[in-house]
Amino acid sequence: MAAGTELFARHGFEGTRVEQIARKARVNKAMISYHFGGKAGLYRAILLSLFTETVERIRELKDSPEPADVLLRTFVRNFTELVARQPSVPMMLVREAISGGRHLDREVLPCFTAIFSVVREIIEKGTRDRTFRQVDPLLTHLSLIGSLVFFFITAPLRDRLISEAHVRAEKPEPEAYVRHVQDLMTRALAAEAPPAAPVERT
Amino acid sequence: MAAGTELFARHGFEGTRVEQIARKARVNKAMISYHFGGKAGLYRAILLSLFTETVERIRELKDSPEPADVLLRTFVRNFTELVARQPSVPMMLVREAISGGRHLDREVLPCFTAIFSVVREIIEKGTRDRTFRQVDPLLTHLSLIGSLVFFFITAPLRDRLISEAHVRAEKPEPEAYVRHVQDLMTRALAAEAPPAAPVERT
DNA sequence: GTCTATAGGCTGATAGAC
DNA sequence: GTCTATCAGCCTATAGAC
Repeated sequence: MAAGTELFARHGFEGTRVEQIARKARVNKAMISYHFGGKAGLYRAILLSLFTETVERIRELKDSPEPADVLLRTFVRNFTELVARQPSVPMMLVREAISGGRHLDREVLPCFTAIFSVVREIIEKGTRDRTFRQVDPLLTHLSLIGSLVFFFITAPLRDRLISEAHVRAEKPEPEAYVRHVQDLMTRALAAEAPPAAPVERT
Repeated sequence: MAAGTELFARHGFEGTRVEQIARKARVNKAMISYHFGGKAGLYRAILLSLFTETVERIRELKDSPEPADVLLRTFVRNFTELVARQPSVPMMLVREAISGGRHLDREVLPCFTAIFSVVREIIEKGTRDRTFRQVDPLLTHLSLIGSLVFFFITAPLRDRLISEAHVRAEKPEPEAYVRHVQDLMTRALAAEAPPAAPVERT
């Protein structure tokens, strides 16, 4: 599964050969059919395992009593650490998103809404107690996750552009990006004026 | 080429059949080999055409005398309008990025750096004249483009999630997203204090 | 459970007529 | 330039021995 994860993420479902996976995992080609019911079966198993695990970790934030701005910073850090350890997650996520989720069934689909749900609750908590200004939770979710995901899915290309000297820059570290996005979102969502003079909305 | 663009974007290079493209374009399968030198040739031609055209439009901003914050807002609008009209651009861009630019040669690669170059100049202009706070141009570029691109590449999946009622929300309009990201970035990059008390850096 | 050998299907490319 | 017919290669899945 580890071998398949990496190859599927990198080359996509159709771009990956079963024999390639078998070789990398040092198992026999036929074993994949035997244990997972074929290439598609392995792919589904990987998707399910990857996404449910990710969502589990993200969900830990759900019942935290921390204020919204702290929660948001923690979310950025946790999400980043998660995908930094498993870059295949954002890659497969994006591949599935582009193709409209062709390989996503009733088991995996909820994972996507689950992540949105976590972000939405943080945003709504923040707007409720005036820590954040009024923003659309879905649009904010998209721009936040988009920023984070894009950093990791473009890593392979960035490496190539930098090493081939097309762009003169240093490989940015995930740690630096965490702080960047944390600051970005904190400032972007900060309530307009200090909460001293809130606009009452009975 | 239009047919190929759509199919390659949606299903990837390996996931697309030459016959599929031919049928969609209502031409003969053999014609693709004849005119483009095969499937890979068509793919390259599409990539080149798509990205050079996009970069051309983006570059128009390069020599504008507008202040940085206005430029940034204009960039967000122009970029969004561009990809809203051609959703295949971000999809293929992301596909290539994930796979490390396997199909990108010396002709197309500069397009990627060109876009960064435009954003970087806007950011640097802003930090220079204290319109923006001090931020890393590359990280800012990644979070900005990431936000914009993610919105469009996830459109197919979002449509499915919403129509299958997994998530109760309305399909967000590109226009609304433009304003959202404009506000986000404007606030996120705004100089800390009003430029009255700048930190001199002789 | 594991492996080898093979079948069966599909795909991209092209030879050659028009 | 366009089309039809066909080929050669590759890939997944599986039958069957161990």
